[in-house]
Amino acid sequence: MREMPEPVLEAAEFQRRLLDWFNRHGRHDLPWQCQRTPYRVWVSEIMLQQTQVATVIPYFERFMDRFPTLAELAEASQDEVLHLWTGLGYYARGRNLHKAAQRLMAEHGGELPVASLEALAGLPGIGCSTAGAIIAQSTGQRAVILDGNVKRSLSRLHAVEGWPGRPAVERRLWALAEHYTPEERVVDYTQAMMDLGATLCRRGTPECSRCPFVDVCVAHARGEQRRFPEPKPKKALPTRTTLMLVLQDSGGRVLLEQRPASGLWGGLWGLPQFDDLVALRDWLDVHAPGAALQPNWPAFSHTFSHFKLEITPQPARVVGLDSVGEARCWYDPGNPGRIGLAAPVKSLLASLAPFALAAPEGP
DNA sequence: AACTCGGGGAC
DNA sequence: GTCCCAGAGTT
Repeated sequence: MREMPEPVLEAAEFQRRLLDWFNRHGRHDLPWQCQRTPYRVWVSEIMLQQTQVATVIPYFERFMDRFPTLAELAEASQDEVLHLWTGLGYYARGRNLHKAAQRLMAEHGGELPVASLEALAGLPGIGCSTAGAIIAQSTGQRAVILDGNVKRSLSRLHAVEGWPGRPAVERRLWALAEHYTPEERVVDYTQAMMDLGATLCRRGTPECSRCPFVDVCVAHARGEQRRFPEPKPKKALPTRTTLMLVLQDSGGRVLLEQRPASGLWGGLWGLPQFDDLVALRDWLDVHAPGAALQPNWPAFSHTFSHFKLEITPQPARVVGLDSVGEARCWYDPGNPGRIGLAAPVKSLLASLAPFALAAPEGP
């Protein structure tokens, strides 16, 4: 407990101020705040990992429309789950959600174990903070959360030095979060902490004048709100290059391959990728003999958090190739199927959909 | 403790 | 262009 910075307020006073602010200025009409079942809260919390609310909302609506219950999610194919995840990123979340749903049906009677933090956090895709959020939001039982919003607010309030990704810093923030979390009104308290960080104590331009803690905030007193939390130490992004084969048959359909189950774009469908033209030609010799290469299209780049990928689309034509082998399919860009696609692939296919027989300008 | 895993919003 | 977001899993 000596790890905990000095609290700026007693817990009861902190809660009173926060909840009073939340009553007047909090968000009360997010899609997962109605019919607050453990299942809906769970799905929302998974989608909201490292993803902003405005981005999540349409995905959440489509997901709930297609999978209204845990049982229906468990019975679906992974392809269909990933299809609804296309564009949301971090696809392991979708795979883990699906896997957890099947495990819950088989081993937990089709219910989330919301009475146990440990049982919840033992499910794939659910860590400490998400487990706490699910319990707090769906049962009202006391549970502590520490997401990006809470980290930002608490690190400013107490001027906690160091990048929150460092375990030592994260431990101090957990201790503070633990200290302030109440026994009562946990649903509102939890939502209020996230709303405070998302709407007031924002990363770029915090609105300190409207903050219920402006008078006790250490960072504000020093005029250093912007310095907290400390940014992640950065390093140069490596650049990788790849060729993406856009092999079309006489009907304009495009050959897709399903990617390995784990790793980048795991389980999604994509274009065959190659390091260089030699490897691409070798592959064509084996899998699509007689295919005719066309001039490549302009390269474009796609930036990930840890590297930049420069993609050169390499179009080719083939006729009379019906059997394409395991984990491959012919995809009609004008009539998309319900499968998961990597974002740049989806963009590339969309750009050629209306002009299946013409070379597009690029995505 | 460091690395992997996405896409988009905000600036 | 940069930064980072309702983090978790793997090494």
